[in-house]
Amino acid sequence: MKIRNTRQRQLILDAVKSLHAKHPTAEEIYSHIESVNPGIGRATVYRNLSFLSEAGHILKIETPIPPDRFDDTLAPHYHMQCRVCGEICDADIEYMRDIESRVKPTDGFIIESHDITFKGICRKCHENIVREDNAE
Amino acid sequence: MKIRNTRQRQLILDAVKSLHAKHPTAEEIYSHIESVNPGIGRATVYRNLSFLSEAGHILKIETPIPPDRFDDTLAPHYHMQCRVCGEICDADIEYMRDIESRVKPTDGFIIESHDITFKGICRKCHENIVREDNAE
DNA sequence: ATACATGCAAACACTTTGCAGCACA
DNA sequence: TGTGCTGCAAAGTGTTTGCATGTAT
Repeated sequence: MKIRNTRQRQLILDAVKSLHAKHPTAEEIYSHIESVNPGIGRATVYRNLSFLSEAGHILKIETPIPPDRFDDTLAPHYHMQCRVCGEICDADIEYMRDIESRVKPTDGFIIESHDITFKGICRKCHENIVREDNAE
Repeated sequence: MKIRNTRQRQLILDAVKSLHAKHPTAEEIYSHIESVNPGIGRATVYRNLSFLSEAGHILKIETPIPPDRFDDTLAPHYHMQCRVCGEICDADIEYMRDIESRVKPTDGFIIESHDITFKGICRKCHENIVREDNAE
């Protein structure tokens, strides 16, 4: 199993990096590439996103509201997700290295990692709701 | 909008309560009811699970690995999910009431709640992996 | 009586897979 | 020059929706 550096794989890694702030979905990555590079297949994007996250080159973020999103920031950190639009952004809070060891052993479950997701509403969606309420 | 107490709605709430320890998926709730009460529709189960969780009678747990699961424990608490079988169980750790206020304000995002998911491997799946490794 | 709820099937959103041809090492 | 990778389409999984009918109040 010799790994190859295909043009597509590189394009996908570049796209995740350049869409960094967006925490892009697979579809966003696909259409970002497709606009400049028509002909790439969606399956190739999905396959490579899995490959790259399993290889530790990018991070797959499994959020409460699908679809999954991808991040090129490898340092562990937490996210906030808007319950209206589903957009996510980084949460400005220190990473809790000790929290896993504070869980009391249960049924032989071995903890390997943890995620914290703050749920709420982003400024844009909040403004829209206020606007709609005033319109009534 | 007058809410009705249908037989199906009651069956679904009862099923969530009786499958409590399993943290059942919609499909598990459906087949639990269907085995005793053939004819119930899947859509009815999905619709009522949404309804009941929005009304605050049950809790919808959005886990990293789908499908969603449901819980009749209303007190906020955290979960552990096995990366192999996807089963979830409660994490024995105190609920952190102050954590949301420790996130520094970012872009006007309003935090309303938070979730912590511990990811790892359950005893059963861990034993299976050890067994497979020995078989090689 | 009436309008909310149901059951069915189809649609939907997201992701994975099978396969023939392609291209990187 | 072989085999890992691609693009396409189809299938798979989980959930929602449209609609005619049923039923709780």
